[in-house]
Amino acid sequence: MVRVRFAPSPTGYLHIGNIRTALFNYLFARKEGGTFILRIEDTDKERCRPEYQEAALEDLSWMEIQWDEGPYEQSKRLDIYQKYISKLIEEGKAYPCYVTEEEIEEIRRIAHLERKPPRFDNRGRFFTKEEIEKRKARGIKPTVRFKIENPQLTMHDLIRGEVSFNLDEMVGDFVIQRSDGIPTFHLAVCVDDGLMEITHVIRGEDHLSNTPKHILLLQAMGFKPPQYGHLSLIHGPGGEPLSKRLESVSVREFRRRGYLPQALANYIALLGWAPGDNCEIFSWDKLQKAFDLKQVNKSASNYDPKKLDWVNSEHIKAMGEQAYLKVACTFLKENNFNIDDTMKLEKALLLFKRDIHTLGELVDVLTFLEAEAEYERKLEEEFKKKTDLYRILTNPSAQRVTASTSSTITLLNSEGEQLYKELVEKVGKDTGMKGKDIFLPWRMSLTRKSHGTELKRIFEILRRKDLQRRFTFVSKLSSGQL
RNA sequence: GGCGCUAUCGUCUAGCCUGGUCUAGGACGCCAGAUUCUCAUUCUGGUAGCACGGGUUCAAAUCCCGUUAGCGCUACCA
Repeated sequence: MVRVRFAPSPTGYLHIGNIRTALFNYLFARKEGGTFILRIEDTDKERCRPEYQEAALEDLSWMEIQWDEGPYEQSKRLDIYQKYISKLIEEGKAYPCYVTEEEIEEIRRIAHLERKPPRFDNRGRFFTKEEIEKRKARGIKPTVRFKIENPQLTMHDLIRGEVSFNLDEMVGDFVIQRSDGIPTFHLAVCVDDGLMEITHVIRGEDHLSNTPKHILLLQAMGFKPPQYGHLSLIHGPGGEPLSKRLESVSVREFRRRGYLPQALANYIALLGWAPGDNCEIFSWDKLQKAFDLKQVNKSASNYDPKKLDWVNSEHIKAMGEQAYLKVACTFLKENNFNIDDTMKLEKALLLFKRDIHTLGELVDVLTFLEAEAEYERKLEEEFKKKTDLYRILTNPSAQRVTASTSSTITLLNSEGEQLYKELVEKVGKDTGMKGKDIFLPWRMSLTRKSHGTELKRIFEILRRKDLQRRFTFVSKLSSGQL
């Protein structure tokens, strides 16, 4: 029975690196019919914050990564860890160490000067009773260190294959309980993985060097070590470590910018994994079926925002109309974009469905739907700032076009595409202009932008009276009548 | 510095285990063309890569060694 866990530390928001670890664990569990456990590693009181923990649960839920067990919080399991620490000491596998931080600092300093590895020399293991008493008297609070007795170790990593370590060259006896009595990450992880009967630990490569410590600890406590699989790390677009740009790659940020959870999952899965059949777009369902941990490669990969955009656009296109409408409306609402006329809004939303990469683009592209008063206010503002909009619309030929359009439209009864066609023809004849000489002023009048969707589409959404009001307003404004 | 991991188009990757079928396949991007009032979309075409150096072999992207580079760890952080 497969049991895996995702164990974030709530010291910040979940980012694409974290969520990929969560995703791979989750997909692996689903694939194997196993259990996916959520555990919060919050033993570091200084850096962990409850709001980050809350955010992590929220982000996971948004991603539809559902945990079957937990969340377990390590901060609430301190007494359990304590038992194991005591037992290790009793069995002589660990010992209270009265070496101070200053002394360790010194060891490091000297090692650095001698250009040697800054390895702890385990001196605390050999202190005499007198020495210990002396140090106790000085008020030194001990840490507890685990004795490394068997430094040679080879393990089989699920995605990296054989990896061997010689702990002698790496570290000395390491701390499993801090002087404040709180267990370290290493101890808590091993106790929990043991007790929770974790069978596969899938985590970031940054833990690879910790793994020998964990195996030794687990064995010392009488647990059978799980299988380990270390995922390569994700880097930023320029290959720099992700830690340098955490703000821009948090799950929340992607959500805020209008990415779909299934698209994010799809894209992230593609970082280090490929199905082998050249398929790139996966529904959530298909992803769960296709994913295979054995196909995950071991090299680090760079996060590419452009490809994410593409994947997201493909997911938007693939969505059913109703589902799309629902997420788009929710997204707009969350972003304080309110339009009373839902008929109009839905029509417009559907029209842009195939054009956009992210839901965030909707906010920008839908400005022409604003209520007339608001639209006019913003247009006037831009006029005062003498932007490109002002320059284009106050051009004499543009003035003629908007004036002609404004008066022509009152004579027509049609709506939508028909109105558009008639207007193109009549205004063309009236002003002697065609092509972009007409369309650019129109576009500017109707959307305040020089680029955008086909004007015909806008005519299909806006009613004649709205169009008329807009053209009349622009015509008056640009000719100084307002 | 020590130890560990990694190395195929700009980016994500397939191929590597089980050498030949790889003059290295796909995707994103980019460039060009088509469509179009513009942008986006869509379609077509193009661009570009086995890090370097040694082996092994009739034959190496594929196996071995070394070098280089990047990353990780080297905490009483996780």
